Amino acid sequence: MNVISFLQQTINLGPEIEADLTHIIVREQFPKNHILIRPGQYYRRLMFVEEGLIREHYLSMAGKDTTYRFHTEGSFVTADESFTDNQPSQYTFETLEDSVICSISHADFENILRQHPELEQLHILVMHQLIREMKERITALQFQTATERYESLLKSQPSIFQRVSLGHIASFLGISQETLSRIRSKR
Amino acid sequence: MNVISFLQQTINLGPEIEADLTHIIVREQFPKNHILIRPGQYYRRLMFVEEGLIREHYLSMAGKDTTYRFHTEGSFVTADESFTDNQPSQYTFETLEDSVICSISHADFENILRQHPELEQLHILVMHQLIREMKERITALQFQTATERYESLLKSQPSIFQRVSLGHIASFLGISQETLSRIRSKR
DNA sequence: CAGAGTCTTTGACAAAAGTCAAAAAGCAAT
DNA sequence: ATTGCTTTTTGACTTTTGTCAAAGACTCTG
Repeated sequence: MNVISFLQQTINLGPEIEADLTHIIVREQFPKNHILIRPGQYYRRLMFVEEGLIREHYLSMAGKDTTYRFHTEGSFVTADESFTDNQPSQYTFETLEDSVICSISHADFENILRQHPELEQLHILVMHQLIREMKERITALQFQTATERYESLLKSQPSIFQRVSLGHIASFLGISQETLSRIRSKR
Repeated sequence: MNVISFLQQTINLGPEIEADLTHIIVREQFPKNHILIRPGQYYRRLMFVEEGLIREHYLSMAGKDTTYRFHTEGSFVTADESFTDNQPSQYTFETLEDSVICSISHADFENILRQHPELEQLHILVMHQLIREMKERITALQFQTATERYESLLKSQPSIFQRVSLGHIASFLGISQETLSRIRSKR
């Protein structure tokens, strides 16, 4: 699924917008296990995962690697600190599979929104979607047990378990790898 | 701090915007422990806490009451499901202190954004701020211990402890009241 | 200020999750 | 198939957190 058809699903882009977008979008291939963005790096591009899977993770001072989240095909991805605040990214972004990523620069993003204000709707829609997901995630982490969170994930994104190692999934769920392994063995 | 001066801090509202806003803003007083929004209710207004404190919380199926978050003076607040998706709210909003709340309807909000597109900037800024906070919160819940989360809160919002009961703070931190009490006694 | 009600702390115990270390399983490349 | 590497599981033990119950402290009201 490419970005433009993805956007078409939501609002009908006129042919000029489509042409303008095609102009500024850069499409790149990356191999599995490629680091896209490292902590400390400035990366002011809005990405869209056309194929593959990105893991966004965080290194604690103790050196522990914690998955903040996975981004699969059809997701928009930014290094928020960089893209919105022009600060260095705190997180690492790496591909876990061969991936195709489309992206546009922050400047082009601002320009196209200025030229086609209808797109603002879409922008806001994406942010609302994000906020909704984050809110669910917060409440899950706040008052569900590890087992409940595991089962939610199994229901909402079963394919993740075929695609990602359990260590990464465990840290995403906020538990240790061993605990996840034990939860899984009990069924 | 009233809404308009609050907004002035960020961008310079022209006098017409200011007049238009003044027109549509409703200012209300609520006593302590007043329920503003109950689960199941449709509430399509954007609120701004001018004075006081709102607690947003969730009732699990087990009947457990978990604080999703606190909204203090100078915060924008909505029942997201209602305001953005026109669905019934899942959360309860209640004042924990006598509060003054300004609000505008969803329709007025849309209209004023259409009439004064400069405001869109501000709208987006508020969402970015929110997303940043939520991301921090998620990582904290994912890989910090209860004690670390307690200490962050103590650092970032020390006044909360003077204003809110420990039971509510405990559920906000994702721990039981007793655990919070024990963390506190060890220092 | 007495008494009801709420909030907070404490104790004893149970359950959940983390840690460390080692074994087992899986995978890829020779 | 064998070797080396990574991932996953298992076991033994520790730490953290939760639960239940009761006691103490605090607050508000009549």
